[in-house]
Amino acid sequence: MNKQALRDAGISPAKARIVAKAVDLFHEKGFERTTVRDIAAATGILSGSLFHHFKNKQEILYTAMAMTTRGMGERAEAAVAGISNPVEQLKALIICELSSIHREDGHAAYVLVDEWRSLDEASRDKVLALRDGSYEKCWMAALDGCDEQGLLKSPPKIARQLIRGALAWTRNWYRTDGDLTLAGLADEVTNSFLKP
Amino acid sequence: MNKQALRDAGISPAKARIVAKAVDLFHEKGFERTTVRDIAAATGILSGSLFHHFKNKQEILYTAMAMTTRGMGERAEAAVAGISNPVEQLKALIICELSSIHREDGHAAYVLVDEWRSLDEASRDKVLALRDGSYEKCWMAALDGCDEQGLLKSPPKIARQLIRGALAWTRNWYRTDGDLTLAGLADEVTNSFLKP
DNA sequence: CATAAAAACAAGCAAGCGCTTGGTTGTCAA
DNA sequence: TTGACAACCAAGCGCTTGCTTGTTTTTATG
Repeated sequence: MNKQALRDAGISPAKARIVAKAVDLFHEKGFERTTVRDIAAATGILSGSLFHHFKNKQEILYTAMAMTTRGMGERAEAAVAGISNPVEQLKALIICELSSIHREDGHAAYVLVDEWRSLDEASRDKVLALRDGSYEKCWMAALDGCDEQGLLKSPPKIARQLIRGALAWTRNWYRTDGDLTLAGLADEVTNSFLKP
Repeated sequence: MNKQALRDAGISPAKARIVAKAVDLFHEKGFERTTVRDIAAATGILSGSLFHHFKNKQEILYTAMAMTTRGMGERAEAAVAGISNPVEQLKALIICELSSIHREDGHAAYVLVDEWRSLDEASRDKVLALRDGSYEKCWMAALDGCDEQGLLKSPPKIARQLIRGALAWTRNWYRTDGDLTLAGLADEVTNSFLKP
């Protein structure tokens, strides 16, 4: 998300700075083990000052997850824009998701997977609605397209979940500085779930 | 793990009872959000009494993860025992892992995936060593066997990680009471990672 | 330069946390 | 019956937590 988009979403530069630091800490130690004093210190302010920007600690997490979700949605839409072949769309989306996890978003995508339990139900629903409205829409369109051409091994919804799991787990083993490139990894995944 | 095996591992019935309740709570709220008072109340004792059985809160988590890892290892070994065809071994292991997640272990397998960060490094290494010694050994044997016959789509190590991710994620969407059976789900996974 | 709003500080409260202590109860072998 | 030990209770200590309050500093605007 660029600066103007952030402003439109009601996120001041100060908020964005705090969230960025918070995300690193959440990734490192988890939401619960990260104290507001940790976040404040990382941002260079005192802990009480955080509550001038956020009404409570959880709102920091919500803001982070909402921002990440928006960003991933925008990038997914950009990735499939202008591609009509659903197989190519799928490939683009796989690379896009891997990039979000291992490159663009730093640790934000990790937090998005790990910290659902720390969000209250209302916030959780808001983030999920955000995700379904753009990111998941792209995925299901591509997968349905592949399925209509008989190229998908599993039903689209099952394929989506299996792929999502395989991709999310890469954060536990894949290293960008190893022998396997991101594109290579994306190929392995694509080949697994599409018919030859 | 049966009662005798538990005793051999130094786990009294009281400990096992506490761990079982703790696992449910860890699954529900996470390790950090679960207090020793919660665990004690669920077991029907006072919080201080927990420390007669465990030297601290983290040891409860470690015991849970070690028990689960041992149990999954035993079941994996039993699942492939007597099977020589590596493809059949792989199928058996996939069903085995799905069963651990969705059936036998209640919520223990969830905790095993989610709460690594709450474990200190020494305990983490112990659990990992336990896992590599039996559970992962079974998996790699089966996958290497498939690969030697040219049946695997990806290199064995990559396949293992992709499969693990796909399976672990099922806990976020798969329901045992839905239309898709565990065996059916296992077939979907098998078909994805093996050549036709 | 004056003024108001935004941002940060300084200090600390109330609640909840993991864990300790010292004593009581229950169990069972000798 | 007695002694020994494990299991548990009752009480609370010391510390950390998220958050509040009242004040001061910084920044932006006319």
